Amino acid sequence: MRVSAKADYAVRAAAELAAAQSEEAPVKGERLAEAQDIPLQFLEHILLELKHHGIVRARRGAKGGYWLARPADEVTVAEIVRAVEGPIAHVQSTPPEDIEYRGNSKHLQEVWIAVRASLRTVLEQVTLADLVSGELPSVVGDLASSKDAWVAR
Amino acid sequence: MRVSAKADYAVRAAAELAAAQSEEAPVKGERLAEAQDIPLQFLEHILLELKHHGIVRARRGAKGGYWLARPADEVTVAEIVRAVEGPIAHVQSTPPEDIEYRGNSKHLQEVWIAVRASLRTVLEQVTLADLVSGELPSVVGDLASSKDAWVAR
DNA sequence: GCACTCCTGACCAAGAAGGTCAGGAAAGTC
DNA sequence: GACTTTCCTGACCTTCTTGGTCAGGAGTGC
Repeated sequence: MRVSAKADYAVRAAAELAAAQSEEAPVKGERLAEAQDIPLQFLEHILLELKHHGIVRARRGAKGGYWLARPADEVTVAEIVRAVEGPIAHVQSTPPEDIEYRGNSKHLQEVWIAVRASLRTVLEQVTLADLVSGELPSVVGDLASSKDAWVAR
Repeated sequence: MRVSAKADYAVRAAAELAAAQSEEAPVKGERLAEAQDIPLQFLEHILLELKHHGIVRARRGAKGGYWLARPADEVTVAEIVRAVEGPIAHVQSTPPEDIEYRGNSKHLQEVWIAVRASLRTVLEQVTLADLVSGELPSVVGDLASSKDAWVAR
């Protein structure tokens, strides 16, 4: 139940790309790496994965760089996380709807399904445009603005 | 963002203990392992961790076994997951409230906080008693009963 | 032709995941 | 007191993941 460095890096780099979208020119990997303090070579691998998933595009050579394949308000955080981490909320590497529980844990499946659903309501709501502007969807903003949400447990 | 075998096993074993709570006698590890089809020796390690976290108790020898340290309706799934997996929704192994984001990813922190909060609303609501009876709290039941929640993505 | 930048695969160290094995230490029974 | 039962503990093991680095190849623009 943790978020990997890779996913964190990927979203941060994508946020930079979203903010640069108005510039109408590709952004170099190096600039992304510096802006977000991410190891360059590792970041390039991540950007490649995002490219393979059709989230970013790239051009090589002088004046080359990366840019978002779609407008920033059409790319969700969920997409990016899935691109680099794979499916969200799998249990023992299999999707919760495929697991068969027996005996007294029969209803555990519904719990894991609910877990996945709740993750989706957050991750699929927030777009890169929301992230950059800071105007998060109300569902997400409400969750994050509760005092209780900020305390460790 | 996945659930480990260990966490899944731990909750399932705890559910069996919850169901056996009325019996007023300890349950052998072997019986738990068989009921939920979990490798016995691995399960014993897990039960030991649960014991160290004060969730179960145990007695050795003939007539020995495991039982819940508290009533089943006072033990949440969140507690069990934390006992075996550690803190929920950490990013790069640090709690989201401690991370400093810069540039265009400044608001990513709120997103991860919201992710954690949404996980908590599910995992901290469901008790072992709910799990065994199948009567999940309405918030959780609603999430799990949506058709959409059951499709892969 | 040359500089620039992405693209790709190989590699690597450390740690986690998912177990197994062997023995020790209580608790109950005869 | 011996014996069985069951938990307790640490050591070990294999495979995969995480979080990178390195070296070179391949487009692109001037």
